[in-house]
Amino acid sequence: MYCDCVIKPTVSLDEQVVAPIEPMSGADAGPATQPRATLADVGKLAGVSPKTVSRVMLENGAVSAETKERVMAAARALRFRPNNLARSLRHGSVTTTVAFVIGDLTNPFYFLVAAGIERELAKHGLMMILAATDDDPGSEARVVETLLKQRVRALLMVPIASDQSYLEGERQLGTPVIFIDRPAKNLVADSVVLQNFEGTADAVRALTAAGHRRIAFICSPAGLYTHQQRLAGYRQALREVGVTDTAPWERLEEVGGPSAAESVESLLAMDEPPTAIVAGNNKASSGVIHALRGHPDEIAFVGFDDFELADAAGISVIAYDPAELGRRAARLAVSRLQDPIGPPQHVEIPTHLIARGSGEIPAPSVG
Amino acid sequence: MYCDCVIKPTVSLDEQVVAPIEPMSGADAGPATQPRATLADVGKLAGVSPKTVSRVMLENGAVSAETKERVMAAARALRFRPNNLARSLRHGSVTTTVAFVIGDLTNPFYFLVAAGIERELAKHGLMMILAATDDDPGSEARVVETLLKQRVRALLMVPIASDQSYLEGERQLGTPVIFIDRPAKNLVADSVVLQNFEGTADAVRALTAAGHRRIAFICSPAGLYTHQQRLAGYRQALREVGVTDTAPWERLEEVGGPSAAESVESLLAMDEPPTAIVAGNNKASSGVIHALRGHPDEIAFVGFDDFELADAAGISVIAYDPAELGRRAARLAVSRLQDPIGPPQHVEIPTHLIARGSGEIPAPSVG
DNA sequence: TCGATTAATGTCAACGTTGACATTCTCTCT
DNA sequence: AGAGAGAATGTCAACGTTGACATTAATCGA
Repeated sequence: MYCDCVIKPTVSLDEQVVAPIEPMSGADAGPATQPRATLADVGKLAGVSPKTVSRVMLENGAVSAETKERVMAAARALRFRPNNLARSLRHGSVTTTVAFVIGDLTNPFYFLVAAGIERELAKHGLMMILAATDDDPGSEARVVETLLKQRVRALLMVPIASDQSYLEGERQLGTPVIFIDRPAKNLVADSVVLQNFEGTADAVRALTAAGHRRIAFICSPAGLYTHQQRLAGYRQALREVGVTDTAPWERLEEVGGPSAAESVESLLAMDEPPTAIVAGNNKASSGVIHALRGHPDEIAFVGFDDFELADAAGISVIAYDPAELGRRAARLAVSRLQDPIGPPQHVEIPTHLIARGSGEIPAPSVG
Repeated sequence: MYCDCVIKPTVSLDEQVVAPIEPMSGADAGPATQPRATLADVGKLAGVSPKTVSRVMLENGAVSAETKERVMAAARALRFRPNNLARSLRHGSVTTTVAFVIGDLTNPFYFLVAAGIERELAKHGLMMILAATDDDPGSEARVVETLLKQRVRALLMVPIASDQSYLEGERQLGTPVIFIDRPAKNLVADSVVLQNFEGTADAVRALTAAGHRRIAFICSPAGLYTHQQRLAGYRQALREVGVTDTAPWERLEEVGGPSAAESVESLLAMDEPPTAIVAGNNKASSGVIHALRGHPDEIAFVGFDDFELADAAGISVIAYDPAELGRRAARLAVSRLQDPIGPPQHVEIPTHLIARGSGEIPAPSVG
């Protein structure tokens, strides 16, 4: 996930200390930028009123062909470009931008979600503002506030703070707020999440069908909504085959606690070690795979979330399309813009098991 | 790069055909959204003029403690949120948004660049709008135009079209335009690129130092500025040891032509096959690695661009920090905002060789 | 031929904010 | 006590655009 490059301190650009730009101060924007041509400027040059120029630009009202030609020539000459800020303001501050708020921008998962959002929004003439909270729950509300001041048309976000009730007012004002990957806390709102429960349950069911009963679940770290759902799916599938006490096989790690690899060691050291392991997230998968290197073909394994080279390594996973998460969220936002009423929607993106071998290792037959 | 998931057609949200939203039409925005409180509304409630409320919000002008309290209470009661559109308009349409235009949003490389940009911009109170052209050169100018209508403060872009002269006017108007990864064509502008030439040259120098002389260069596809630079670096390093005719070892593939793997086969089938191979991009690396599987430890290999698991596979690469590309571009944009004058800057982000084994295979000693 | 329709254009105000400037009032200093 | 300084607040206009409405001229149907 991180680049291990060590960048040489060679720089071609002077390491100048750049003073922070005060939003909107205008005064410290350095040397004045050239003034841009306005409708009035174009109109003056073409010998018509600003309103007529506006008509030409919007291609609505009636304008004679000759006037139109003259106006367009003037606009070209002055390099006129309509000012969408003024447009938006005139129309009650209705913009064409939608915000997507993420915790960690360097997580490729969110990037794919963002890609899905961007494409879907583009279909409707909307643009995406990408904002990050750097995984700092405290900054979430601040970042969101800044975006709302920009009058973003809708808000898509992966919640990171422990409370989103501060968005209640905005929602009532009619701004679509869509939560991605995890539902909001203390707020009734739309959300688009994965089939976490079903995905994990299906994986475990495949394992139980292959005879496994001692199946472990490792999540590192665990705590997010997604992890809880996946854990619940794991428990449910085991309950279906009569295994009710899953506690001994659960390894829900906290930040700073034992690693996934260490958990595997402790599991294998049990009197009756598990015959299969399910990982609740990518990081756990990575740890398990490393730890299982010394035990090839002994323990079945399925991870949640596909990863590069999982194919080559023959690792079975519960997979899904991250971009679909974004697409659906964006689509939901758009439909809310057109029709704000109606109960909160809760969309689930399908997950499915990809069998590549590691999850198909049968349980050792009990002699 | 692509998820191979097959998404089940299960949907929880009705597949409604969503009519495209006409930018700013306002009329089709569906049911009217609640009107938002303005400075005037707050002022009325607090018994002061809008201007005084403005003073409280901006924390500039002098306001008595008692009035301030009253105003803040009123603002809270009305859920007032300053309108940045109006602010920007008032200040000559100076916004706090910067655009980053990419061709392919799903390319993780650009995502890391975007992450670098976002972080750097955030330091200066600027937000990032992410826009994609879907690798369609024809749409580049259109996308840029839309962004400029939004009055983005600066424009960062990975050029994809064959001509960027259409930005000349905007540059003269004072908008910083920074090109990333590749310089602009037909336009004098700032750019932030990798040390493509030096990076490849260093890699080849390491190989020649290890005795290699028959070194191949594969790029798939080849054509971009970056590829040309890398090819030039390769040639230069070989020239330094007296090898001037590199043509037989160069495999610059076109889209639809032979794959990198096929090129490797053809190279190995030569009378005097190469003893080392350098890949000019990620895709070529992938092909070479596959093709070399049958020839372990025979041919030295170095790829341009690090990739996941290259470490585990012992592949030597020319690496760099993609986020740094974004950071420097953003920093350059910010410095341009403060001081627009000065000649175009051309920043080069350092690359460096990471030795992991594949590139350190010595040349077979000529008996 | 005349009122009625339509085309082509213009005028005005308002979207929400804030800089420039004006006003009022209270101190402070001599 | 009067002049001057400063604090606290207000008025006005403008940023660029466009909807609502007004105006004028040209076209049409009976």
